[in-house]
Amino acid sequence: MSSSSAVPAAKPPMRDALVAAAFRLFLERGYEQTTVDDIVALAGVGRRSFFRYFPSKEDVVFPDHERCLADMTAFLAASGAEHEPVRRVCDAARMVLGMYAENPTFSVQRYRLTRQVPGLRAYELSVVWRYERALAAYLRGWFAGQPDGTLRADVIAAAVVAAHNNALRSWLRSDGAGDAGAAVDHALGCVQRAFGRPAEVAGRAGGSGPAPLWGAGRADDVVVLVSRRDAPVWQVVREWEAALGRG
Amino acid sequence: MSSSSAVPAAKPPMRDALVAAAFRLFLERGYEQTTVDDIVALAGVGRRSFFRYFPSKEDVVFPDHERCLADMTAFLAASGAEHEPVRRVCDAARMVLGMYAENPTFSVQRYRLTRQVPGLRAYELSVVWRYERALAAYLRGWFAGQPDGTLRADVIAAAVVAAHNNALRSWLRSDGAGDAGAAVDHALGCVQRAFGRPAEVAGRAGGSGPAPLWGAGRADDVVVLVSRRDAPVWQVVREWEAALGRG
DNA sequence: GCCACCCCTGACACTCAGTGCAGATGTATG
DNA sequence: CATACATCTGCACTGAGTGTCAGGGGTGGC
Repeated sequence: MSSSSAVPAAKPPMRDALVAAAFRLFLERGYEQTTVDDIVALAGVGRRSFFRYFPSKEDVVFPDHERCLADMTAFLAASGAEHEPVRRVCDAARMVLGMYAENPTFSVQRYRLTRQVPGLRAYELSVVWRYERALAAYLRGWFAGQPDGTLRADVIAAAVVAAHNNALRSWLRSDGAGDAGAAVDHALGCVQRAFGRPAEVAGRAGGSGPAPLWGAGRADDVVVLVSRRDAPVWQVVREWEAALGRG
Repeated sequence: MSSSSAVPAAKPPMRDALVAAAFRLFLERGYEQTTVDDIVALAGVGRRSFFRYFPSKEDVVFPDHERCLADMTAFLAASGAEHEPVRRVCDAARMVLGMYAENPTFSVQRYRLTRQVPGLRAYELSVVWRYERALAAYLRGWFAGQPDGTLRADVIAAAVVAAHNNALRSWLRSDGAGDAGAAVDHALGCVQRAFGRPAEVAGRAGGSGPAPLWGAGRADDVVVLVSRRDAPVWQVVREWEAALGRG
C-alpha cells in the first residue's frame, strides 16, 4: 500500500514539485514577476500539467486549504447534540490553526506573500470566507427556529474567524515565534465568553425587558441577572431565586 | 459650473454609459459570457477607454464602492472623542446600507450577479474586507493601550459587518421589499447591545468573578448583575443597591 | 484668425492566465 | 503482443489587462 490503491489523497510527487518550484521563484523574484511558464520550466514539466493540479496560479500558494476545509466541514458534520455549539466552532477554528502550525516556515513565507500581493489577498479572503460560511452553516442549523437565529449564527461565525485571524496574524508577523496555540486559545476564549452558552439569564424583572442580550453569558458557577433599573428590590430577589431553581 | 472646475467627482457620461451597457449585457447573457469588447461595442467607445475608467472587468459591477468607502473613512476620521465607538461604527455601517438603498433595483440586480459568479463574489469579499479594515482601524485607535484592544477591535468590526450583511442580504433576497433600514437597525442593535459600552456591571458579589465579559452590556435603563451562584441573597441585594447608586 | 498646447480618446501590439483538443507515453490486463 | 486506460505534453485559441503612439477637439495666447 505504498502508493497505489484508490485513495484520492495519494499525493503525486509532481504536485509537490510544482509547489516547491513556485515558492522558490515567488520568494526570489516575487509573485507577479513569476509566470506559470517559469514555474513549469523549473519543475521540468509541461505547462498543461500545472493547471491539472491547480485550477489557477493563486491556488499553488494555498496547496492544502481544500483538504483543510473538507476536514473542518467533516468535523462539524460529525458533531452531536451533546456539543456546545460555540465551543464547537471554536474548536473547528483551532483545527485550522493546526494546519498553519504544522510547518511554520511555510506559513510565514506565504503570509509575507499574501500581505504584499493584492491578488493573493483577495484569494485568501475567498478561502477564509468559505471557512466562515461553514461555521455559520453549522451554527444556523443549531439556532434554527429561534428568533434572530441566522443573524446570531453569522455574527458568531464572523467573530470566531476574526479572533482566530487576529491571533494567527500576530503569530505570523512574529515569524512563527511563540506559542500560536496559546494565542488562539486566548482570543477564542474571549469570544466564547462573549457568545457562549445562551445566558442562564435570570429573567427580566419589572415587566417587559429589553431585547434579549446575546452577550449575557454564563461561566460555570456564575449567574447573570438582567433587570430594569426601576424594578423594586423584592421583584429582583424573586427573579434571582427563581433563576437558581429555588423559587 | 456645469461641467468644468477641478472637481474630481464630475462624472463623465462615458463612465455611466459603460456601466449601463455592461449591466444590460450581464443581465441578458450573463457576466462570463460577456466580454469587455462586447461592452465597449455596445457603448460605442474604444476598448482602451473601458480600462481607463475601470481597472478591471469586475469593477464595473461596483461602480461607486470606491466613493462609498472614502465617505465611510471620512465619517470615521471626523469622529470626536464624544462619540461612543461601537455606536459610531454601527452608524458607519448604516451609511453603507444607505448606498445600497439609494437604488434598490440596481442593488438587487448586482446581488443576483454576485451570487452566481464566483469571481464577482471574490471581488465583493475584497471590497467588504476593506470596509471591515476601516472599521477595525478606527476601533483599534480607540481601544489602543487596553488589554486585547486590537483583538476586541477586530472582533467587533467583524461582528458589525456580519450583522450588516445579514440584514442587507435578506433584504436583497426579497427583491428590495420591506424596510432595509429597519432590518439593519435591528441587526446592528443586537451587536451594539452585545458589545456596546463596557457594561454597567453591578460588580461581582461573592468573591472573584469570572474573566471580564465583553458582552455584559447595558441598554439604557437596564442593569446587569453578575454574581456567583452560591452568593447569599443579602449580598446580592447589597450589590444590586450599590449598582443603582443608592447603596 | 491662427498657432501651440494639452487632455481625452482610439487603435494596434503585446504579455500572460486559462481552456480545449489531439497525440504521445507509460502501465496493467487479456 | 495487443488492448484499454490514465497521465503527460504540445499547440492553438480566447480573453483580460497594459504600454505606446497617433489623431482630434477643446483652450489660451498672439
